[in-house]
Amino acid sequence: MSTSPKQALLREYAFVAQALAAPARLMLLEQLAQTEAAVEGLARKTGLTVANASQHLQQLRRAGLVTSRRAGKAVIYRLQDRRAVGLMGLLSEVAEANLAQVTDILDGLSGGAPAPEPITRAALAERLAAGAVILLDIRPEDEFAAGHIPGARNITLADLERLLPRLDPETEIIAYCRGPYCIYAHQAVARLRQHGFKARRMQGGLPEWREDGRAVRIPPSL
Amino acid sequence: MSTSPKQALLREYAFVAQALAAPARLMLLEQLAQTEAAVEGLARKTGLTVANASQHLQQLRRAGLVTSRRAGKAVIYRLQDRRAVGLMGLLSEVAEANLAQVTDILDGLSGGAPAPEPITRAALAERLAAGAVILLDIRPEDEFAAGHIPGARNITLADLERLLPRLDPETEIIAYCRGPYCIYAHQAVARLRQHGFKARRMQGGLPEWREDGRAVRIPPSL
DNA sequence: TTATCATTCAAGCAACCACTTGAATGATAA
DNA sequence: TTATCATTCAAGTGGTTGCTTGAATGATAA
Repeated sequence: MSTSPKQALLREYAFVAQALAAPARLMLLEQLAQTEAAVEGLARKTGLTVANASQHLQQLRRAGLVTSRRAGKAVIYRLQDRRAVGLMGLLSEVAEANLAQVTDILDGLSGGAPAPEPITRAALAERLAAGAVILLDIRPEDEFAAGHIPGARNITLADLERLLPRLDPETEIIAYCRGPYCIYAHQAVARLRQHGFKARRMQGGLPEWREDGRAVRIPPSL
Repeated sequence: MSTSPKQALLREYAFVAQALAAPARLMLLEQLAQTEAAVEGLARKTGLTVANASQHLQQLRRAGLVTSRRAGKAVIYRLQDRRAVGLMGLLSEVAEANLAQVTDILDGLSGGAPAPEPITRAALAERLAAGAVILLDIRPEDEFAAGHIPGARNITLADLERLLPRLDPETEIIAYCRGPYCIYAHQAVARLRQHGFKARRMQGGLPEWREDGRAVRIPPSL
């Protein structure tokens, strides 16, 4: 070979980073961190064309972050490496800690009022065991159905207003969604607090909870 | 703004990943993980032209991974975010676990014979406390002088042969270098084992040791 | 001031990337 | 077999990236 082993290694490592270096692929990874899925479904969720999604997914596969298998006519993709969740989380942490743009956007989501610190997953687990908390899963129904934190109630942002009258204003409400790239929980918390509820986000999302080794409820499909 | 907050966030996260997506920048980060340094020194170590290194460093700075300050005529760059070390490590782990090319290259470094599993840093710390191990730092002298594991002996690959007669063949030898992208320790272990010594690598390198919160010796400069 | 040195900037070029479009493949069902 | 459906491939386009070269900046020392 004409290049040194060191250069060859660095090229490979950079190749993995390259796979993470496009918004479209981060979105796909976020979806795949919820549950495995076929190309068409991923394309619909992410707003990409099918051909484009397919190409991005192949790039993720070449980087070793994702695998695929055939199921009839469909090809099902899923995360290949659990570390992908860690990588995605670190990316967002670095960005939030060091890029002013990011803190601006996140502040904007809270609608003026400062958002409270998110609760750690460990602390949430304790509170859940004590029954001292309302847990809301702010994701689309199908993702909730594919797995959620036991005891969570599924509600989309659009339907949140309708739920308000039935929530106890004295009990703390915790919201979570897909993970560090998902803004639903931020928005839900902002709205809940506008209405006087005690609401906070959970740190991370379902993939991080699962990665902790905590229980995930998968309801029987009918 | 014409784009949704979600898209804007993803663009920023992808921007951080983009910063990691070039071999040249990974090399610069590896160097900066050893110790802060000026542009010219970094350019020399990495083999980049000064202008090129400067541009890459600015890109790392825009991504929040690195900061700089002026010191006289020179501009000193250093890691801004400790999580950068974690990101670099995860990248290499994912690559090693999932890319056949990478395992091929690493196997090649061991020169035929299979390399033993590296020792964890925790285990090494115990062994060091017990004095039951020889620790070799396989980095250039200046990097050793900027900080190293207490008790380590500095030896470059080129000088390793000369050291062999003075090493005890019964005591286990542990080698480390810059971190997951550095191949010196791999090569040193391969040579030592060819000569019949009991040698293994330490997992990670000095930056990871430091990140663990373990003691780093910085000898007084003369 | 002027000269020197380290770094950064600006322009230019080849290589690469994301996305689109339309055709090709591969599996299933009629 | 043929028709259908999900996915992948192939080619083309505009925009971006990495590197080079040579000039410009900014700090120091004579």
